[in-house]
Amino acid sequence: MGYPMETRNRYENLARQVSAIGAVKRGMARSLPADCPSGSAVVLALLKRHGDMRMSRVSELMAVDMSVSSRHVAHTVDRGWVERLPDPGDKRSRLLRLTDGGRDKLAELDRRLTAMLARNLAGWSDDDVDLLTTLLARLRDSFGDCRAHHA
Amino acid sequence: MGYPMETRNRYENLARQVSAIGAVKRGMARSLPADCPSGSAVVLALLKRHGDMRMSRVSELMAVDMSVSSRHVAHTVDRGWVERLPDPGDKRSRLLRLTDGGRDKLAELDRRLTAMLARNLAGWSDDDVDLLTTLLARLRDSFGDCRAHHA
DNA sequence: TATTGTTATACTCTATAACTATA
DNA sequence: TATAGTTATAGAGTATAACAATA
Repeated sequence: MGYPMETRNRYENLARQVSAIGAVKRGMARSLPADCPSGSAVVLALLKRHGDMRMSRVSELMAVDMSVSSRHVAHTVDRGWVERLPDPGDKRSRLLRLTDGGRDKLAELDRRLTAMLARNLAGWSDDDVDLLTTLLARLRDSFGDCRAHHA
Repeated sequence: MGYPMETRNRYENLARQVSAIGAVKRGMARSLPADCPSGSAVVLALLKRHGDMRMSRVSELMAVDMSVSSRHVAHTVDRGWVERLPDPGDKRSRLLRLTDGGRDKLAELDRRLTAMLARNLAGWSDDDVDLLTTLLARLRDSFGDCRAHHA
């Protein structure tokens, strides 16, 4: 290809680290209670952060197909953490809202997550944590919605 | 808990970005050819980078259970990308080695990956890519082998 | 006709447990 | 007995396609 070796190595290194971050994700997932898989945890966090929303927005924010978000949301509804309200503007859709039970569950997740990260990030400065967070957000942004490239 | 809100928010933000990086990983996986799932691609890259190794080392480097790495390696062996050589020091084990076909396949993966990242990282400076790579490596290191905490 | 959402199906990745062979 | 590796099984996450209801 027309790319210099230096560039190829740089990209390869980044790809390797992104790929390997799965181990960290699995570590975080282990801090979750047995009745709350990570997909459900993400749904709860999104509703707390962004407020009520429709299914299509959940799938957009999670960057997954709506068939996937639909399953995750169904799990949270089954456990009483989320309720489906009528969408005044569109009868095909419903508004998803965090329940009080959902807020309680989310508080529990937060406690567990904080304790786990405090253990593992002991050697990190606040600035470094923030820097990594910023760069990850930017990376995700640069990739946009990768699913779009396919459709 | 005893953690100030500022810390909890900092950790929560990091966790959200780490969790969301799955979308980037899936985007990278889409650049792979149909006969090479990402697990196989990682195996090939590890053997190229570190040279011949045993199964236990693959599982260690991938930070997964050996039952998992065993399946990934089996896939690459089935396709002729990796061969199993006798381990002179231990008859229970075998040495895994990249074949010429494996190197060819890896070169193809590299071309696809480089092209994909060049498209998506157009706005990034080399230094920022390197910085993110370094921080990700450090994060993974800080978590150590998360599976160890469980056993 | 097009869009919102759900469900059925299939594939990938992972972990646990049971098992074989060797140390 | 303990360790290296494989395989069976099960669970979570995801995508595609077919479908229902509404716009």
